[in-house]
Amino acid sequence: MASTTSRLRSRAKPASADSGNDRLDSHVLESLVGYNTRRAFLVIGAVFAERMAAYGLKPVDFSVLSLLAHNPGATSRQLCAKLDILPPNFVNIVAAMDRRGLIERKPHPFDGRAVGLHLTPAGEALVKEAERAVIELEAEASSKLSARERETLIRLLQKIYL
Amino acid sequence: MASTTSRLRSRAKPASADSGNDRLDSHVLESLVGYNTRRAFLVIGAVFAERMAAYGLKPVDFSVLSLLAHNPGATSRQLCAKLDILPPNFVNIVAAMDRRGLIERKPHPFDGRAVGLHLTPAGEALVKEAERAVIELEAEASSKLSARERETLIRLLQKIYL
DNA sequence: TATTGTTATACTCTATAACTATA
DNA sequence: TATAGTTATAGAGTATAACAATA
Repeated sequence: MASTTSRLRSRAKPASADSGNDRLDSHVLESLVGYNTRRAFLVIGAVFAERMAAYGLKPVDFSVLSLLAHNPGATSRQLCAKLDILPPNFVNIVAAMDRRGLIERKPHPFDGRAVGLHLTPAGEALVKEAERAVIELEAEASSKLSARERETLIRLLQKIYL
Repeated sequence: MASTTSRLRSRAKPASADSGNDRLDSHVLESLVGYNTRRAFLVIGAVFAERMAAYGLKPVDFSVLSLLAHNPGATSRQLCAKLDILPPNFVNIVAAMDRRGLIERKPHPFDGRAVGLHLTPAGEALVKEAERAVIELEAEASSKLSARERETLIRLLQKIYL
């Protein structure tokens, strides 16, 4: 999701034979939860990428850090299950945050195969800032919704995936 | 999104030192529109992939076909703008559906650079079936929502991206 | 000079198979 | 025999630069 942001809403001059850029009838698509959910996610994802680049965090990085902040010692297996990430794809994510000094791996208390993941002090500090930034960015991205509408939206989305 | 489906809800026997697979505290993530939107999309996307494989249609293919059904002669440029697809990435999508005999390219009435995209009779037939299938699959994927809740959900999502 | 469609390309994301060490 | 973590790798998805034909 590199520069998705720059592609949104390009209101240029009505050049040539483009008989109405977005004057296409899309009533079927717009009646679908899947289509609308994806479109909304793309917008929020673009705002996220734009704002969180300052912290060097992609959505998955933020999710892992936030989860570790509230579940110290969680294992890769647990985080993968929670976030629907395949273990092989999780290895580099953890390794990168380890190299950045945000997390560290400690032996699991009673399972020699597993590794407990913990935030370092630097990780703790970053996740505090990051959570504030995300909450702020979310408020802006959903600024057309009232507080009550936003709660309703989240509740309805959770009825689909929970 | 190949076999995302198979990874959902794997209720196996509680094996070893996994002290609670999904017993992780994720209250911060679950309070975010971005996180919930993505999770809901993943579920619906998995159902879509599972059901629409029979028609050989991915979400983007269906979107293009549905758009062409209601906007015959639309150009690649218009479809790219509507669906937020980059033109280079659209070339193969159109070419594949052309090879399948679902669409055909006709010269644009008054712009020699552009190409009008049209459904073939086979494309028309497929999109009719596909739209029925998607509407059915959507109803099941959002079966925990009442008709009114589903409308509300779509309305709120559109307030974010429209 | 700008736009449509295109090629080539690269980077990210997601997926499977198979290995190791532990259980 | 099964699980946690890992390696290697392949396939989508998504991005940019640059070109030809047309406006």
